[in-house]
Amino acid sequence: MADLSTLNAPQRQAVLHGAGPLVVFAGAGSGKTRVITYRVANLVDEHGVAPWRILAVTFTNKAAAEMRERCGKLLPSGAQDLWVGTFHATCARLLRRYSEVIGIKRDFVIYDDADSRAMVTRVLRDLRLDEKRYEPKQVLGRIHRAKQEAIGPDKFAVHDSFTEIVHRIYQTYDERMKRSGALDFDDLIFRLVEALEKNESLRAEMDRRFSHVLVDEFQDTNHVQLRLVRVLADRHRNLCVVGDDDQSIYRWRGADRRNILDFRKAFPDATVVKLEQNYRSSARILRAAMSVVTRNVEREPKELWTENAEGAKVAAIRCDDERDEARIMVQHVRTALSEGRRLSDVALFYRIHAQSRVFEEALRAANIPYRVVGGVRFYDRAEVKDVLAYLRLVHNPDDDVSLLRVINVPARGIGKSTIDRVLDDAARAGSSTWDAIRRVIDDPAQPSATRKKLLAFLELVERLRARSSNGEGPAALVQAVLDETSYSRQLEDEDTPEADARLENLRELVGSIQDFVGDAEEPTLASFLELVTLETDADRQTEGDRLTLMTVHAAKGLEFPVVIVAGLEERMFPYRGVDYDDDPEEMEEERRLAYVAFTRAREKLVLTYARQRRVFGQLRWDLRSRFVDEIPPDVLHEIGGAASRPTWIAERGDDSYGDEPGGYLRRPFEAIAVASAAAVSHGESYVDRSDGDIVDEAGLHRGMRVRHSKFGVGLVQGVSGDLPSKITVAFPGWGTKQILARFLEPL
DNA sequence: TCCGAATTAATTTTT
DNA sequence: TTAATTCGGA
Repeated sequence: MADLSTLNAPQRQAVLHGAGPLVVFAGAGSGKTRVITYRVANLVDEHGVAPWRILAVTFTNKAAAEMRERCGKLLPSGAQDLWVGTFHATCARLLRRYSEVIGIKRDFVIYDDADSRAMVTRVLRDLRLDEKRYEPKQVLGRIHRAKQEAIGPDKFAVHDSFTEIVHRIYQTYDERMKRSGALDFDDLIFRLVEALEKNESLRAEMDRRFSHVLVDEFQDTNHVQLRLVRVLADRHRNLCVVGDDDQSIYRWRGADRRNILDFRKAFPDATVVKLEQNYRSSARILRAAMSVVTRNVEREPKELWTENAEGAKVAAIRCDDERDEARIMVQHVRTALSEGRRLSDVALFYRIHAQSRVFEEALRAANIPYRVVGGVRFYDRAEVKDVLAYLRLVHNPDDDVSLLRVINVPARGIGKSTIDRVLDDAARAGSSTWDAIRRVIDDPAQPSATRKKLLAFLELVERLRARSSNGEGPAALVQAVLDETSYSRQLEDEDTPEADARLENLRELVGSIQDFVGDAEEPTLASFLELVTLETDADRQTEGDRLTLMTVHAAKGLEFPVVIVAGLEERMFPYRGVDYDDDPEEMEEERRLAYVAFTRAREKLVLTYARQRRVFGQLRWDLRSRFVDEIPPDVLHEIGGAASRPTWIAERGDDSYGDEPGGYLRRPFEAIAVASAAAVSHGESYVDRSDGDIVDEAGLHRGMRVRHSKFGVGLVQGVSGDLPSKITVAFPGWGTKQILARFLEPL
C-alpha cells in the first residue's frame, strides 16, 4: 500500500477524500500524479472499490501509461483492471463495446485531422463550392467547434451566407463519414455523449460499470468532454477532477478553463483542495514563473511555495540575432555538460517550430546529439500514411478517404478523369466509392481501358482482403501490401536519398507492427489501426542521451534540470500572429504558456532574446519580452547588457511600454522597425554601448576591484556574456587575465 | 499524366 | 525564409 506519511496535508486530504465531488488545483510540480495514483490505490485498498469500476481519464497516451504504471506499483492486484486511458481511447473502446445500442458500425475507422480535411475537401468539390472562399481548414474548424460544443448538423446555427454553406458542408460531411464507417476525433466523444444523454438504459449500464471517475488536466477539457464527464458521474457523483488553470494552454483547441474554475458551481458540495507546495523548482525559478502568471486577471488564487533552495538566478541573455542565440545556446549546453550534467538533463523550448531550424544547424555543427519533439508525426509521413491507407481499405473498403488516397498510388494509370467518373457515380447512387468502382467496372458503356485499370485495383484490394480474412495478421498483411503494390520496389528503383529515407520509414512501420503483434492483448488489424491514429510521436520514446528541443506546448508535463527558453521577444513570446486582434484572453494564455515553460526547470533557467531576428524572411527589431521584464530583479541575472531596449527608444522618451496593461500595443512596432532600421544603417544605436551594464552572477561588473589568491588585487575590465562568466581583470604586475568569477573576491 | 515553376501563407496541435 | 500546394505546359 501507498505510504501516506510521505504526503503533505492537502495531498493527503485529496487522497483520502471519500465519496462526492472533488476538485484538486494542482500547481506546477506539486506532486499531482502522485496524488491521483495514491488516490486510486486508496479507493481500492481502503474503500474496497473494485479496480474495474474506476475510470481515470487523461489527455495523452503518455500520461495514461504513466498513470497505469504507477498505479500498478501501488496495487497488489496490479493495474490491468483499472480503466485508464485518454478521452479518445476510452470513448473509442466504449463506442465499440456498445456500438449496437448506439447504432454505429462496430469496426469504425478513426479519421485523424488530415483524413477529416481530405473528407471536407471532397465534400467541397462534390457540392461544387469554391475552395478559395470556403477553405477546408476554416470549414473544418467550424465543424470541430460545433462538435466540441455538442452541436450536431441538425442544430448548427445559421446566421449568414457563410454559416449557411458551412451548415450544408457539415451535413454532407456527416453523411459521408457515416457512409465511410468513419469517426473523427471529435466524434469519438460527441457520439458517446449523445448516446448517453439520450439513452437511459445505456446510462444505467455505465453507472453499473463505473463508480468513480477521475479526470486529469481538467483545465484542458472542452465542452463535450465536460458533458461526458458529467453524464458518467451523474449518478454516483464520485467525480474527482485535477488540474491547474494556470497551465491551460489549449484554449484555441476548445479547452475551457471555466470547466475547472466553475466546478464548484456545477457541484456546490464539491471539496476543494489546493496543492501549492512545489517540489520541483528552485525558489528563484518559482518566483520568476509566479511573477508572470499572477498578472492574469482571471485565475484561481494560488500561492505556490517551495522548501527548495534559492538556487541560481534566472539568466536573461541578450543576443544579437537568432544565430547568436543559437551559439549562446550551444555554449550553455557545453557548460551544463562540463558541470557534470547529461544532455538529457537539458531542454530547449521555443514558442514556434520555425525557431528550431537555426538551433538544429548549430547543434549539428557542434556535434551535439539532439531530438526535436513534434513536427511531423511518424504516422503522418506520406509513405506511412499510404501503406496505412491500404490497411484501412482492407479492413473497411467503404473508407473513402483511404481509397482515394491510394487508388493511384503507386501510379497505375487511374487518373483524374477516371476518378471523376467513379465519384460521379458514387454521388448519383449515394454509395461509397468502393461500390461505385464495382459499378463502373460492370458498366459496358464505360471505356474498356478504364474498366480494366479499375478492375486491377479492385482485385488487388480483394486479394489483400482475402489474405486478411484467411487469418493473416497485420504483420504479414503489411508485407503483402508492400509486395503486391510494388510500393517498395518503386522506391528502390528511385535510388535517391529521399527514397531511401522513405524505405527506412516503411521498415520502421513493419517493425512497429511486429512490436505491436508481440505486445498487444488483441493483435488484430483493427486494434492496430486504432492505436496508430490515437498515438502521437510524443509517445514514441527515443533512446540515447540527447538534448531535447520542443515547443512550450509540447513541454507541458515534463521537467528538466536545465531549461533554456529562446526567443523571448515581444511578438515572438508573447506570440502575435498576423491577424492579431487584441484579445486579452490571448495575452493571458501567453502568460500561462510562459508559466508552463519556466516551471519545467528544476535548477537552472536560461532565457534568451535577440535584438534582431529574421522571421519568415523579414527582419524584426522587437523589444525584449515583457515576460522577462516582469521577473523581479533579485531573481534575474542580466547578461549581455541590462538595457532591454535600444537606447534610441529611451532617448525618444516614448518608452511607455510596461506601464500599463496593453501599453505595448499603443506603440506601433512598424515605427520602431523603421526607426531601428535607420539607426542600423547609420551604424549607431545598435552598437552595444552597454558593456558597463554587464553584471555577472556574483555581481561583478566593469570598474570593480577584486582580489585573486595568486594575482592579488586587480581591476575588472569586462565581463563575458556567457555562463559561467569569465571576468577580464587587470592585475598590476601580471597583466590582464580571464578568470572565472568564483576565483575572485569582490572588494 | 507528370513534372517543375509559381504562388501563397506561416502559432500552438494532447487525440 | 520555407515548405506546401496549385497550376500550366510537355
